[in-house]
Amino acid sequence: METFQSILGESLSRALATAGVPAAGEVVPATDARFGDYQTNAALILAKQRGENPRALAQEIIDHLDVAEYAEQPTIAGAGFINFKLTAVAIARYAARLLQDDRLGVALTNNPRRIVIDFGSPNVAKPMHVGHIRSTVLGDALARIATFLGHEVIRDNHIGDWGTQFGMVIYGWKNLLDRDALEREPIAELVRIYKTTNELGTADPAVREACRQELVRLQTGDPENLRIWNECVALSMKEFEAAYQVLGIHYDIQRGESFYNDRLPDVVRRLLDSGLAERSEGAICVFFRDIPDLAERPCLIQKSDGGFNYATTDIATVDYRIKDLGADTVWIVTGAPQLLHFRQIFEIARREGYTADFRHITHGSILGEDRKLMKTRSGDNVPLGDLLREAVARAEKIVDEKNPELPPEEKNAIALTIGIGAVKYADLSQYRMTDYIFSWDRMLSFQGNTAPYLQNAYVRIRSIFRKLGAEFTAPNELVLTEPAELNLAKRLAQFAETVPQVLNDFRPNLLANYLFELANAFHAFYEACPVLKADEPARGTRLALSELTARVLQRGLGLLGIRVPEKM
RNA sequence: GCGCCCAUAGCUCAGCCGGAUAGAGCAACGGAUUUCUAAUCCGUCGGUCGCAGGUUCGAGUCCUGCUGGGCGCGCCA
Repeated sequence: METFQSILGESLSRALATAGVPAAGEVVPATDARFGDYQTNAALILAKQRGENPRALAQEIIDHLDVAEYAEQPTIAGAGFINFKLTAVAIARYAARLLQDDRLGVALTNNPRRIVIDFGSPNVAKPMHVGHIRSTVLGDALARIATFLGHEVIRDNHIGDWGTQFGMVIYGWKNLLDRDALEREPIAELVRIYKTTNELGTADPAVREACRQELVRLQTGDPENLRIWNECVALSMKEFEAAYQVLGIHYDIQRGESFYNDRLPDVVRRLLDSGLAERSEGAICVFFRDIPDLAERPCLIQKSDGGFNYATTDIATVDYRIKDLGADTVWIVTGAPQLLHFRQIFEIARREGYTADFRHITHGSILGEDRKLMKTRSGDNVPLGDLLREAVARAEKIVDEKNPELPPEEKNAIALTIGIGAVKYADLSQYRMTDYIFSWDRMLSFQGNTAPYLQNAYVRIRSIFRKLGAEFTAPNELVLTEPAELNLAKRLAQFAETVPQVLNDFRPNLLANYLFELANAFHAFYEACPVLKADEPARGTRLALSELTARVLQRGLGLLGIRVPEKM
């Protein structure tokens, strides 16, 4: 389905062509409802280029514009803006078509890509904590949206399952492990032995050396150390899976760092052979002498002791994703601190001749109420499991207050949907680069731009249809008269314009803001326009608008990885 | 020292390619409930868009410099 924006945009292009002026500007949603529904500044741009009077040029464009099927006669305003106001008939016709469209108007991309999305990436032998929320939730939402738009998406969990920390973990395992504790809380025990070993190593060089030896043995394939490592990985994966289960996260593949181990020597050899890498101070580095801000920031791909590091792994990961997985696009969703690293990795890929579209999608941090990185009272990272459990518990308490007569089992399910939805929405409704302050009260409020507010709009609609009793059959024709009806219908039509926009700059918050405005428009409609008590044709029209709103909310929240309850 | 990111209402935040009188929510205040979930809606109050220049018909948005905060910068990942 074409959107009003694209229809008007094409009309504008035709008008410019027939008026004999070059293409310029575009049709965008009006910045203010007072100006109508859509606007273009084409006349302003052309007038500037050609040194002409913008308002006169705008009039000339309008004389060639034919939008009567969709909009009232366009008007000129301000310095030379052309404003479009959709007709009620056109909006009603569009809404009627939306009812027949499973995609709710959202077009498939005409440039489908094969995209590897790397997100989440927790570390083995460490607990998942708040810091993992943003990457996980953001990456998942982008994956859902890209998939819906028709891209081929491969979701990859680049697990941190290799590295120097395993020297300490294995030393701790052999010398400090408490088997009972490992049974009860495996990750906590792994953290304990790691931390204790680290402390011992700080005080005692002999321990440090022993850890180094354990690491070397692991890397050279010692069976005992490999077995311990494998067990750590398995225990951690179990923990990750539990979190993903609660969060509703799915991965297509999980290629941890260790997966690339046997490819690392070739990476270094290849880069040396091609002259991209060179020896420097005992290590092997790639320099970027021709790029001013990277000139003094080489990328180390092999340490002077012969070991490889995460840059080596990430270069091997690029190879794998392009050559083995056949990706033409790679999105890596991690925090902003890794900006320099991925800039280097992408630059190396470019120098090696890769033409794929590499994007490092960064995000800010989650802060506590004190505006510092969110920590527990004792200064540790807040474990993700604890946080998710609290979200559900808080949601359950609210449901209990508002709707005590629901059966307990249903209450639990609703609390899960609301609690997890609130955590995800709090994150996704905000621009990804800004740090945000975590607040239970705000995210679980039913007022404002929150998941519960949106979910409640959906629930109210479901309630209408329960009361309706009979099966709803959409009318062939809608009749929009009330301002609240028109406003809601226009919002519904904008879904198709909003979803693709998210991927321009990886901003799911654009979709979240849209859904908030839709829910707002619905609630206003709900107050102003009785549905079931109305006479035909208003009743059928209002049922249809309600149905569409429910579908857009469900679909839109679904694209953010958030579910909707039937009751709450 | 160099680089990246951020700075918008009392608080939390929108504002993508430069567009019209900078918008929401919360808080505060005032209204609306014989009702399909008031879990909501309507209204009022609230601004030197960090500071100073520049580019132009037009700057929260682009450029330069500064201030403040966060992060990063060869053998951790």
